[in-house]
Amino acid sequence: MCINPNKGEGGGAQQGVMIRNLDINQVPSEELECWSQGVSVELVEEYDDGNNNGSGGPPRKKLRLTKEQSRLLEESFRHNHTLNPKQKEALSMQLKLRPRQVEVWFQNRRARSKLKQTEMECEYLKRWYGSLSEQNRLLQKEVEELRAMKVGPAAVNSAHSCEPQPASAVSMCPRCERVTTTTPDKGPASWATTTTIKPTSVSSKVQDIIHHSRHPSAAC
DNA sequence: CGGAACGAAGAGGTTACGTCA
DNA sequence: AGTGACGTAACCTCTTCGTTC
Repeated sequence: MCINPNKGEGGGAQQGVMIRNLDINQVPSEELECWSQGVSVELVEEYDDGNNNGSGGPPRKKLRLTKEQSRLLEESFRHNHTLNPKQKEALSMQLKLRPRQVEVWFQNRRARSKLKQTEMECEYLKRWYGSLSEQNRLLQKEVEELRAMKVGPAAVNSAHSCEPQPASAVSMCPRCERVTTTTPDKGPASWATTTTIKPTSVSSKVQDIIHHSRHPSAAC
């Protein structure tokens, strides 16, 4: 009986029990050809490799990649996050795994990578939020102080330079993270050098989020 | 022993591409 | 040549469930 290991195995793990009675860690060479043609074989009897559950029942069905297999897969992943069919076939031969298993491993690995990246971005955004909150708090404080002083036309001190500047003239480039000052009569000034937070390992996606959160109508 | 975490694998959806009428 | 329907492969996301700690 041969079962297509690719799509349509069907029924999830419940129905897959019969299929996964195999220890897919070990692929006898004579079966490789069968698997590569999209078929499997009845191997239940052959896979009592000491990995039993000790209850006298069927052997463990869950594949556990060996350290060497994992190492090679990781190494391959470092070079390329996706495999072309030739690479997949070669790797599966080298690892004595089915191409489908190599494919699934890469899929899961990509998903884990993405998850990790997303978590990093989440952390970054949290810190960003904290930083902005603190800046906001300081600015509110300055506004309160200036209001208390009643100094006439609105002017704020830069949080970084302490030099009074017209309140409406302070802005920040979301891309390069630099503060710019403009005056109504002189037009836009060149980007100043005051830097607050400089993203290092965040994706452009996150930077875009930050960008648009600060400049909803920005087109730069 | 129960539960959380991890990871292999299945299911279903999306997209890109080739083929054919 | 352009186009829509169809099949297929590759990939992604979500989920399940065996295993380990």
